[in-house]
Amino acid sequence: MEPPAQARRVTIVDVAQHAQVSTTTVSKVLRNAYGTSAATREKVQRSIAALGYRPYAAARGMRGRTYTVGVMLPDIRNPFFPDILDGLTEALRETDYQVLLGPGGCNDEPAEARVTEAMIDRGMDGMVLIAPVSSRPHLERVARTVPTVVVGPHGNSAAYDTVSDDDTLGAALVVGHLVGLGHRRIAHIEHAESDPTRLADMPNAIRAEGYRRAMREHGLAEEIDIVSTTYTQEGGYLGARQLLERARRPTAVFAGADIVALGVLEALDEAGLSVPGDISVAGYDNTSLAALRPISLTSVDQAGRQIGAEAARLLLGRIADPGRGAAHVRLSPTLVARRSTAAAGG
Amino acid sequence: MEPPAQARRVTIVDVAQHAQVSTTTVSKVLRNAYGTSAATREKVQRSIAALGYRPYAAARGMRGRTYTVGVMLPDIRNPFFPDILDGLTEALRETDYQVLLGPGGCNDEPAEARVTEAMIDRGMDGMVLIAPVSSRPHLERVARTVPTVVVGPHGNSAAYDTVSDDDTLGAALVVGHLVGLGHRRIAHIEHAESDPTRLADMPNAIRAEGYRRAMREHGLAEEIDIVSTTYTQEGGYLGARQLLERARRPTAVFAGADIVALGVLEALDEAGLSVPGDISVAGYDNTSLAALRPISLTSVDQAGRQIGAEAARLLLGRIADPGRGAAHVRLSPTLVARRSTAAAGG
DNA sequence: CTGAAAGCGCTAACAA
DNA sequence: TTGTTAGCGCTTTCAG
Repeated sequence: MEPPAQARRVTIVDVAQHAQVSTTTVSKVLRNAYGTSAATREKVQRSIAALGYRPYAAARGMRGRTYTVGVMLPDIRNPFFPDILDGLTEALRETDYQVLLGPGGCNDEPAEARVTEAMIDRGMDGMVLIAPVSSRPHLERVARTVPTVVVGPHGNSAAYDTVSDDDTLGAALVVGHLVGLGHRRIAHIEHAESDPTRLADMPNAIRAEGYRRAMREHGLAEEIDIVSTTYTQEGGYLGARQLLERARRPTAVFAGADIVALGVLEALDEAGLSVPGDISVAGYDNTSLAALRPISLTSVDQAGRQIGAEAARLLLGRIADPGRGAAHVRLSPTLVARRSTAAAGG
Repeated sequence: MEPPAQARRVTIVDVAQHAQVSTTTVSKVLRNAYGTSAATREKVQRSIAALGYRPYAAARGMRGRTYTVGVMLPDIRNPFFPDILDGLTEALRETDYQVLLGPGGCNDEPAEARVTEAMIDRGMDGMVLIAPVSSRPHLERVARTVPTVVVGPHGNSAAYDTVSDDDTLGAALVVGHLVGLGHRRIAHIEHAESDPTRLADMPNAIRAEGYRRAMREHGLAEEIDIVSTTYTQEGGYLGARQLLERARRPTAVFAGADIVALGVLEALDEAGLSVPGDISVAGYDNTSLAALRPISLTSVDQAGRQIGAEAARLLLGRIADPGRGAAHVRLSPTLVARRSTAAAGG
């Protein structure tokens, strides 16, 4: 009457015995490898089902693949990431690959490095790095070790594929929208990047540059007004406070991210200003937040699912042929106008 | 001038050679195992650093541990989970364990099973299942295979530890708060559970029962009014629409989750009703959403970080001693009153 | 088309 | 305290 202890795991050997074949054959069936007859294949599959066998990924990883792809996501709170993940997991659902997520810190480079290292140590067959803040050399080192796709505009590296959204266009969409509503004093809140080596690569810098360019193209070079804080709710709050102290207040604020826009809304509310009556506010990312009734934020939609699906496609290709040239896919965002923006001076 | 190909991974053998010791010794140093002199230990550590050696988790997993704990989270969009994760990762930061997340579907039992299986296959040393919807037998099967902690009120199983919040108390806090504000017609929106086998275990059922009990205790048994939808924004929206059609409209709505409350707010807004002027609304979970100015939702705080930290503590204990008795920790929630609730009839 | 055997990197008896 | 050795479960040459 002992408790049945930790039941020993069913192994490939058990399956081989049960099916009266060699372990090699079982292995081949598992991997749909070339060189097994239909009859054998079926026999083995029956044994697998009968015994409830499941391949042990760690053991597979010692020789071949782990059938696992690691996804590093820097900030689990950012509501833009789930969409990417959905696209990713859906695209991988029909494959043998399993997605595991690594929680990177928020804008925390050491934390990111820990996660990528941990994933390499755990034999990931491929990795997707979502909006990493790590330096380019680090990314390339990772990519040289394991097939890698970076989501976000991280330059035309030959070591990894990238999927990104055209943030220059996105910024132009916002500015165009606001100009169309009659706004001229349109301010922008950006995320300040301290590390100059990667400055030009980051979405925030690109959005800010897109804002500048669009303002110039609309003949509003004089009105360019950028506040540098951070892509957080607090950053938005503090940025808005700065803007409200201006002698000439902006009539519209383009926040570099939805979460920033929320902070802006908070500051405006506190100052007794109404949106969009007194000031129009636009965000970026079209997160689920933006769609909420009481917020109803005009934003830029990055088509996260599509980004994720594209990343999955690229990664599978790269796993199949690690040596192939790098692909850099750029998707176009769309503007989603909501109630937080309205005609100027209204 | 060949490209340096995939540089071979540095192994324990390389370290042993470099340090002029056996692989056993290196292995011992890695695991801080008993039986190495300080001098040897230091020598080995220098070699490890010099060669940039990192243990290969898959290989470790074949014999001992992978130093990986798997966290299954059912719905990455639920803003309550990041807090739990924070508590969890922080508690594990100083250990050798790495956290990897498995994306379960939303209320999708097969998806959950896939993730737990995948984690077992990948040799996780322990697992934390956050608010699983899987059946009790499945959970016990998992727990029998690998040390497991379940976050959520999933009964007093002897096979796994649980950390949960006292939802009965939480519901009572909300009802008490509303009654204190003079409300009597207090309705509740719950998540309908179809599977009867786990009905009593789920938080939604407990919250609903807590609501019922609290109403009775306040002498409001007659006013008990429960709408069954789902714990989603849409569920809240639809639930509120039903409530608005009542002959005697409730003056307060207790939504079983913040996300549900958002749907309620949307429906009320659409109906031209003001909050809290016409109707008070309370949620549950005190997610970051609730704190947002334009929402400012009264809610119940579950102390997610604390839950996560507790789960980590229990899991480490269970990994160290898988046979030890199951612990069931219950934490007390607190009420966070915000602007979405106010005196009745005001 | 199938199987025997070597070995991936590491840990855990057991000896020395 | 240290080293030798035998695997963990699987994939992969290489013969049959």
